[in-house]
Amino acid sequence: MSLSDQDQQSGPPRPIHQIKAEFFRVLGHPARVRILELLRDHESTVGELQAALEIDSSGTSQHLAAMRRQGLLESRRAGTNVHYRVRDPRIFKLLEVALQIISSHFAEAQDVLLDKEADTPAMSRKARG
Amino acid sequence: MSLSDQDQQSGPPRPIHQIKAEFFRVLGHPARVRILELLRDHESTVGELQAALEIDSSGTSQHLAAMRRQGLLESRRAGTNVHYRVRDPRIFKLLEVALQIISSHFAEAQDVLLDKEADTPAMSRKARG
DNA sequence: GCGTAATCTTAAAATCTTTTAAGATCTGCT
DNA sequence: AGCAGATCTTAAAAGATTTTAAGATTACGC
Repeated sequence: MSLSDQDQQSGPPRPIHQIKAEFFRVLGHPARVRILELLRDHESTVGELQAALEIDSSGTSQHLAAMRRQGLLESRRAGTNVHYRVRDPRIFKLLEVALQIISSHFAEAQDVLLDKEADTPAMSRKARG
Repeated sequence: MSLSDQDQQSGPPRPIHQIKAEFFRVLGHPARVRILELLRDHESTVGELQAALEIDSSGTSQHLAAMRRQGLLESRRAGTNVHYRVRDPRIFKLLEVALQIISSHFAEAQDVLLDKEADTPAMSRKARG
């Protein structure tokens, strides 16, 4: 290993947008979002996650590995089990903001659908201030 | 095409984790992250984005369409150009939190590389040379 | 050491996304 | 109407990710 690389492993210097994209991409799978939520307030073993997700050992391991590579998770071995936990709780803030954005988009979409029928000229379902 | 731009088709009820995953997945491409940042404080036309990104018309349109489908962007036509803008500024908060997480992960990784003995987490990055 | 449970790795097949290239549309102009 | 510029759509090829299935490791108790 070389001395002063700024990356984890010496590789081609990736542009910042690609690093961000890779970060988001690792969140782009339902099982992985689910794993993060299962790890919200305590660590869990692979077996526990596997049971909750209802996917097999291989799949679970691969999702966990992807998130560990990305720096989202870390693991600790205790006997024959491995416990995973999230590394940075700010990831939950991220999930929360995402949910807010998604929810309000849903709400707006619903307004559009409901407005088609409403005929009171000034307001629809959601009274504005 | 039918009525207006994007409606929520009544399809199979997708589980929430999948909706979240799809949301993150649309952020999982460098060009799309880049587009969002280009749209941070003003809208832009497709042509402007295309020039900044150095990708062709087709690619640009497709990325824009993906983000519009996801509800991230909206568009307005002015003559022969189409202007895009972000729909919900909270998306920038998301990008910001992501960057914080990524940065501190980088900082930690560097700590591990640079020092094994000193462990003041706040000052380690440029403390020794 | 051997057997067993837990986790990880690998490789091929299946699936999904991105790129590339060509053409279609839509708008304003003359 | 016909033309030109801007944007959008589509389809096929290339590339990446996910799933599936099988085998490899690792740690523990006997």
